[in-house]
Amino acid sequence: MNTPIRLNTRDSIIEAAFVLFSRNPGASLSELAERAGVGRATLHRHFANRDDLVRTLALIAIEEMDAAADAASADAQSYSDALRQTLQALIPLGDRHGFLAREPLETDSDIAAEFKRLDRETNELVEAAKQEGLFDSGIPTAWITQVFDALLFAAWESIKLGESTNVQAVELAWQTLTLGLGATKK
Amino acid sequence: MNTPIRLNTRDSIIEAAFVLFSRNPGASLSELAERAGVGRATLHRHFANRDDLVRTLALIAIEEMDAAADAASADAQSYSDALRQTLQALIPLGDRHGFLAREPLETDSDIAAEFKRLDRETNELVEAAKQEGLFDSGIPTAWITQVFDALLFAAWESIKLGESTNVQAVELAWQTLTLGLGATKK
DNA sequence: ATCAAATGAGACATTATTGTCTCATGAATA
DNA sequence: TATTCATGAGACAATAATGTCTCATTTGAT
Repeated sequence: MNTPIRLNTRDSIIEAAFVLFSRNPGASLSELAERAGVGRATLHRHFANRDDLVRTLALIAIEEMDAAADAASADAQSYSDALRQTLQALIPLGDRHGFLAREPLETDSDIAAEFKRLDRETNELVEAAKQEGLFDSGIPTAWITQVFDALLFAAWESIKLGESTNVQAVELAWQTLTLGLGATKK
Repeated sequence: MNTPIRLNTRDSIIEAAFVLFSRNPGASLSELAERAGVGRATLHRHFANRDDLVRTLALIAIEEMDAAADAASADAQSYSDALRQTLQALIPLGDRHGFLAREPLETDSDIAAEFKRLDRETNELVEAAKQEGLFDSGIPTAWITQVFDALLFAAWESIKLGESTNVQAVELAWQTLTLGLGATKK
């Protein structure tokens, strides 16, 4: 096999890390190991440094969000529909989103580039949806994208707090987005 | 005088701390001292612990946001107007908002209580504006409040990135909020 | 059942950060 | 001018987190 080390352990660490670090980026590796149900030594066998870990997590998070967005867009009828499917697909990845938002990653140019690419993709999708008439053409695309991101986060929070179900959160976020920035102003 | 220590130094530290910690909650005190243009020893003269500092900052942030919201609401014509004035008043306090959002403060019950109080005030204002017909009565108040917060953050980011002026950001956020959650659906 | 590989526990050294202290300097005040 | 007080610089100890290592145990595959 390519990686001789058991995948389950690695995945447990990664999953626990997203949960923990998305709430507290400064949490210690001991705490992470504990939450992952893994020894601290094992953690270091999989990730040499804290830097290595954080960097890996960032790339995974970006990759997963990217993949989820692509998959969601694949069978969409329009750019507007693709955007909605993307929203729906990204909300469950709130951990990843939160991790990327909270962890200070500016120093890392590789990651910054990947991050920028992901942002650009969202921007392009938003732009395309805008051209379809989903959004008011007078509203800056950058603002729409920011709101998209902000609503993504709000929806995830809402679900986490038990205020709404996944389906409800998607619906609320979508309504807020499209009515708030929609072409048909009252 | 009450505090024999010069206020300028203390304020420099606090201001630098909001800027720094709102971006990176894990930044070292050395870095903070440097940014504040102050010796590390001086920093410890004003704030015994890191905990003391963070706790103080949190209380200041909450107090300032509270005061700004109250002042903004004071001469408003309606609850809806008060909400808009509040939005406008809170955006410049994005540092404080970001600090409170990023710094892990759950452990501190005092601060958690104050934080909750601030949140409840916003909730009440939103609820009142909802009753005035500003928002669709079918949308949960909790969601509206979350969106309000999210847009506050987005507006601050937008200004920070130089994408829009203060006035433009307020306008965009307000439009997004009221049209997105407004009573008159298309 | 055997063997190789991964793991957990824990000791250990290293490092970064924190917090304390002293002393000399500069600024405000009387 | 003399005095008081805040400050900066830096030495220092204490602490917390990190990273490395060893060894016994467990797990999975053959």
